[in-house]
Amino acid sequence: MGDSRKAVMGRPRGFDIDQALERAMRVFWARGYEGASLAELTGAMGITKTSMYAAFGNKEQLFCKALQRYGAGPAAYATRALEEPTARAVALAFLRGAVCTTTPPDGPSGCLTVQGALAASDESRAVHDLLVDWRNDAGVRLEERFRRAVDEGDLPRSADPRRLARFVMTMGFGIAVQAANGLGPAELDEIVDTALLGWPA
Amino acid sequence: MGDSRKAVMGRPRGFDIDQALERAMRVFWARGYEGASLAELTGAMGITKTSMYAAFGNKEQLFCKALQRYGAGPAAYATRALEEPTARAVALAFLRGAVCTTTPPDGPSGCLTVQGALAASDESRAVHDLLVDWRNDAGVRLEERFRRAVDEGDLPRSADPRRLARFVMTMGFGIAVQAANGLGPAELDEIVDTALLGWPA
DNA sequence: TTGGTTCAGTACCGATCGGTGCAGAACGGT
DNA sequence: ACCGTTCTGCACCGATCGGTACTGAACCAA
Repeated sequence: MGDSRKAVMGRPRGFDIDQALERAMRVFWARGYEGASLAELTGAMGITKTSMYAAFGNKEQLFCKALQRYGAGPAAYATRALEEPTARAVALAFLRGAVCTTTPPDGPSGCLTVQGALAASDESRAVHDLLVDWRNDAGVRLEERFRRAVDEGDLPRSADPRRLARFVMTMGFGIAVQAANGLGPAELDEIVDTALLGWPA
Repeated sequence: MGDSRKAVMGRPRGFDIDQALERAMRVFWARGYEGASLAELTGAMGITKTSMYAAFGNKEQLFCKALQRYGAGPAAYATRALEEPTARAVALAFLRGAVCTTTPPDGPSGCLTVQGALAASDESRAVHDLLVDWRNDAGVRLEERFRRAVDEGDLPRSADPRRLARFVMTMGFGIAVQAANGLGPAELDEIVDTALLGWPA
């Protein structure tokens, strides 16, 4: 009843919906939410506006789907990093992952969640808020991981997990801006090393 | 000949051009370049589109003027910080200034040069490039200051001025994103302290 | 073959985008 | 008083914005 085994009725879709979403994600990544026009999006997706609306609903929902795909794909490093054995290794993996994702050889520089809608006009406030939550969630997960590290004795009792998480997130955001500004992975990795010099023993 | 003593001929301007520019700057600050529409800009400036075009040329030149005002006003901390006696004091003043400017009690959160146009569509590439240069210039000035610090023995010979400058800039950009994300000055100051824990002796 | 259902393409919607043409108002110089 | 100059306000420009109505085309079940 209403599950996903909907019988394939009617005319079949004439394009690969996954590939279309991937391409839309890259356009949003490069242009931001407001900067990506329907014309450019559908052009890159290789479909017409009508097909896009039928498949995704509207521009906002398309962005939402693209954001989910971003989280599961290019930004998966943020989740993987949490599995590192020590807090320092988590921070290092997180930031190295950020560098890697924001400086891809074949894609747009920077981070979709930062380029997406840092500043936005009123009509796209929904997307703006969505991205604020997304970015905050990443920080909260880091904070919880660091809190566990304190419990496990991996971090000294004097360490403040929330503060450390915010610091790492700040570096991640900064890396995204620097990548958009033209810095390459080698230079950004140097910055990561510098940032972790003061990491609590 | 052709100097600034142009005789005040014709109908006098009916508004304060400085105040209008200030208000335009705040709109760009909050909305970004593309997100700020002519209607919202002129509405905040209290003038009509015609007056705006007569006084500033077009939207791009208005943004350019607003950016100059931003550099001389809210972002003047970046230049003032260079005058601090030690490299560490420079970095601290720079980042504290960034926190202060990106979390004003009466203005938009974040940094105009970051919100302005991280991602942009083709037509506003000129503004995008302008901001890239602006951000890079700030880094170069920090780098030169840190190089001087090495020469003066203020920083150890092993320190890499460019790397330190890039690290501080990265933190500054990250602070701007965190401010736009809702963090307040107290929390951001904590982050600054954390960032400087590893500063070379 | 027929009907129900879904997708694709064209042509179009009202609204808004950045930007202007034009007439008149407000000034200094003569 | 009159002129040249500059600023203002209104109406308007073509282009583009996100989004849709409508006509067929392409499929399945009966």
